[in-house]
Amino acid sequence: MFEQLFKSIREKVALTPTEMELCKTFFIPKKLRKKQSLLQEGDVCIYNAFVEKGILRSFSIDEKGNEHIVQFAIEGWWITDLASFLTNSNSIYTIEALEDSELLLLTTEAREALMDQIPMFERYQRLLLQNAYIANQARINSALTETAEDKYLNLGKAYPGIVKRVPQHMLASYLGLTPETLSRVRKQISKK
Amino acid sequence: MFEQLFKSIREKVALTPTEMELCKTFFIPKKLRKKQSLLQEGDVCIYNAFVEKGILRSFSIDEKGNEHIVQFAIEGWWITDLASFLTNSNSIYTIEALEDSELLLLTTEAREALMDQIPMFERYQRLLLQNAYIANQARINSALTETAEDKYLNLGKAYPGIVKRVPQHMLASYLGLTPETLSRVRKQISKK
DNA sequence: AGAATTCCTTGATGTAGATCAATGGTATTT
DNA sequence: AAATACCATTGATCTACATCAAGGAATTCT
Repeated sequence: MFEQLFKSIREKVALTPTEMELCKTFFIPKKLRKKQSLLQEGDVCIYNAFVEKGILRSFSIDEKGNEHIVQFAIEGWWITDLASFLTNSNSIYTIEALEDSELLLLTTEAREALMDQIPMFERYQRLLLQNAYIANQARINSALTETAEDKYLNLGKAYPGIVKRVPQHMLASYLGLTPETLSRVRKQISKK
Repeated sequence: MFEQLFKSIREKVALTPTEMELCKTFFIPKKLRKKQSLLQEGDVCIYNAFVEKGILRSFSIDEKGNEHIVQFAIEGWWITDLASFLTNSNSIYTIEALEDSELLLLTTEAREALMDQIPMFERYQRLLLQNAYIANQARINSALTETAEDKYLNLGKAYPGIVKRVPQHMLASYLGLTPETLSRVRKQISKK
């Protein structure tokens, strides 16, 4: 149940066995079937979710009803709407399982308590945020500078695990393209 | 010299007077004239910079020679290329002053030492990263969902201080638009 | 196994925003 | 105060990608 989580923590910081046991008590295990959601647009996001197994996406919906994927999360990743989670504001995102998934959930209070009681957990969270910040920065630069083809190719290089597991039209949505455009882009690439 | 920095810290965490004195010793003050740069594309970003006074931008340059602004930073903000700073890799960004500016610089070592010696400084850094993460997430969603007009209007709402101080073609660059398009967008808006 | 979704592809056409080019204005520099 | 960058605007044209529409394959449901 906690394999992926402790693997993730161990990669960044060292916890004592006692701390690890304490840590466990703060998480709420939760299973989600495919297409079930952890957060509905309009609700407050009360959980920070760690993915033990499966894959999730968060997305917003524009006026025309089109979905725009803001994030994917596979095993070993965290997902939440941080803005809503931290300020108790209503979220504009929906978070949904793309496969049957197993999560470990942290409420705001549990997260704060964990960081107060285990300083190394706060460091772990900071290191996660640093990585997320870098990834988002790269994505912004990609959106500003790259063509559709480059975006797709670079996505494959950066996240092959996601490209393999997710339907193509969702990759298109993540990249800010229509499914038709991505289909044509792939055709172009295969010609080379 | 440290007014803005301690204001920023005080907004997030409480430091003792001793800690504040200790803190000061880790920073390197640096003045930059307009158009001077803190980081050149291709170099390693060895500083995390806090802006006491002035305004900076970080940008990348594409194959066609066009600049794409990834971040602005005014008084009270931090700026660096975190990926390069943390991994000592060569940066693809340039960081440059848009006005005469006064900075407080932290090397990687100084930053780590500060976080080790003052746990509340690590918390401060985490809280900064949380805010930056939320801001980047919002920007990604904006790039995926909004029209040119909405992007400009929302930029004005979110960062009026920046819109007032920065030449229009740089706002266009930040939004992923050409200067011509932004000019036309503004004309459209003014008609209403 | 058949029905119903879901997904990908291809073609025809439309459009938001880019590109190219020229002009006048406003700071900065000397 | 002239010279020189820098900057915003406008017009004409172009293009990458979107939209609309339809068909076929694959997956999931009953």
